[in-house]
Amino acid sequence: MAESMTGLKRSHRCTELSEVNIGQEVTVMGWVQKSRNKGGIIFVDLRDRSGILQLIFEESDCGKESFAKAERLRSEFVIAVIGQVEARSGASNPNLKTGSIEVRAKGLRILAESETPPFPIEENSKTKEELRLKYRYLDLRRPDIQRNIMTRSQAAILTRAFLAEEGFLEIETPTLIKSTPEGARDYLVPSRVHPGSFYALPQSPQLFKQLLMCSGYDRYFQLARCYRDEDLRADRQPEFTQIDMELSFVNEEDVMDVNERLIQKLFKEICNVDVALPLPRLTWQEAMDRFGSDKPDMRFGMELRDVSQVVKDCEFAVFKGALEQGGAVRGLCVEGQAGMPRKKIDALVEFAKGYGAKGLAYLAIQPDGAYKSSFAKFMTPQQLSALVEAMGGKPGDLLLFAADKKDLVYNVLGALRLEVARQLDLIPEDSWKFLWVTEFPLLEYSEEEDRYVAKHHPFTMPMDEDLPLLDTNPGAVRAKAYDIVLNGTELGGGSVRIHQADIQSKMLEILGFTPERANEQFGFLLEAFKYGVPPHAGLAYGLDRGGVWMVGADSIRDVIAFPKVKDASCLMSEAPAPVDEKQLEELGIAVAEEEG
RNA sequence: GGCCCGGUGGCUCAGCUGGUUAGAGCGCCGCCCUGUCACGGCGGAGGUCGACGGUUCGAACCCGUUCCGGGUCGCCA
Repeated sequence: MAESMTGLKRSHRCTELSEVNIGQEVTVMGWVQKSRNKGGIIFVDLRDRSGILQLIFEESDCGKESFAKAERLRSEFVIAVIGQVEARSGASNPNLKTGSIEVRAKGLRILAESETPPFPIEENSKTKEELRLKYRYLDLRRPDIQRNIMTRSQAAILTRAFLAEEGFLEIETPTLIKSTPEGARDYLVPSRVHPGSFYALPQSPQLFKQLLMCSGYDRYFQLARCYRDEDLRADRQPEFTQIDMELSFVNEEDVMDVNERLIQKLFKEICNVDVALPLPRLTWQEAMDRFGSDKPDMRFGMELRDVSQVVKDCEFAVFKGALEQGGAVRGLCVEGQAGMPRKKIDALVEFAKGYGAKGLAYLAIQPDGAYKSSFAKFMTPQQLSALVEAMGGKPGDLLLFAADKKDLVYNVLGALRLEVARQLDLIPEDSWKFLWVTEFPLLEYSEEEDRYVAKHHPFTMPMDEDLPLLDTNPGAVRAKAYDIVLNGTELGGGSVRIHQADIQSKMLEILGFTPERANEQFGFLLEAFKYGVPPHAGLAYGLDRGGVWMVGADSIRDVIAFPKVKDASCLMSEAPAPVDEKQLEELGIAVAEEEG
């Protein structure tokens, strides 16, 4: 039978008590982690979000009634105890923060009973994700998840304090907005008042924050929930939180400056990691050339080398063919792995194929200097040694090569570099390699749509020196865009925005917008820009992704209180779910019969 | 949409090449125990092996389909 807490007031959380409090009468409340009944004496581990406190029940202290109640306590019962803090007369427990004290109960109330939970509420759960998510409210009681959620809260609070100090205003933007077909799929929300019309949930507050700049709120930020209807990953949820900001009268240097100081503060205060400023920078081109990735993991070396020039005259059809079609040949030098078994190499080839490679060429430099290679017979000894030299290969090393279209080669070797490093355990655990990647391409050619699409978004400013190329070679134009990267994860990204009407029109034209369509989709923004738009720039972080690094989690689900599973459903609430006919009718929506 | 991994008492797992009645640890229930903290002792309950179909004298195990979860490619301006 549940009792009320009338007349009781919690005086401390469990681990707020220490030897300082010995002798005091306190009132503690929480969940029963564990009860150890020794017969005439009962020990109870009481848990709350702060940790564990041992309670001790003896009939001579707490009376017959409370002792009888204490005998009934089971895991996850919610109790309130009035008692006295005392030093332990038995052995202390060094594993507990409160291990040298205990509370001798004078009175006990059972505030709520509990069924036996479906899985143990304990740290380092081995329970299947599926079950944890179905009972997420229980999973959230586990100490490690509670720490994650509390750390995330700390990050949010610190961010607000820092940005407020820097003169930013926190302003909310709508989450029922107009759909824009560019970019990720939108989640749509039907309008009852306008049958056949839909709102979209924002993929980001992009247009609204730019309008706030037009309106003169020269530094804005928001912890903004964003929505993308795309397939999930270990680091991707359909709804996620951005630390979103925009600044007026600034250039990219200003944005990077305030943000690297924010990063420095967060990682110092939360993880006690010292981030040296300024953060290193790589241009996008250099990042791709050296690491095959626009979010390079710089905790280890094994950089890519371009050997296109070295092999251009060889007779190896794979290399030759790739180069003749304007592609590239690049390689990785895996130190000390010349003896890698054929089976393992084959597995790497399969891995590369997963990224679209047709294969991998390899060359092992035996300890005696001899070559063992899949393609040696197509090359002269001079060509081979030139290749080995270009790769920086030493006896004992394994060289891996990909030859294909340039983008594909980057992609394959970028992924392969990470995979090999993981397999060989080359990635140091306690390393924090932040960097900015700058000078992204403005545009990207979409084969599927047969046109240029914006790599960042259509409002990104081209680099000044590349402006003339907009007419002649749009694909070569670089943008005033920057991403912030940590250990191979894109934490955030942003850009200087276009605030000149002529450049914006040109951009929209290149992206294939007719003036009518541009007007239909972003008319309000273009219109606003006619009335005095300040130069502005911004950036947005994935708070969830940053949180993963701060708490050392494996998955983004471990830093989100109520995450969704791979098919974007919620195992606990069972969203999404069908709705009744009446709701559909009101919205003017007919649902197609399922096929089959 | 493709590929890979997994699903066996409440939890975590074992279960060989298909062969009697499917096991273990933890948890749970009962009794005992006044210094435990991975408490201990004694006793006990609990499983349509994700589902459906097939092969077989015989299926947790083999085959097919399907459901659920995870990872990943595509996708994510």
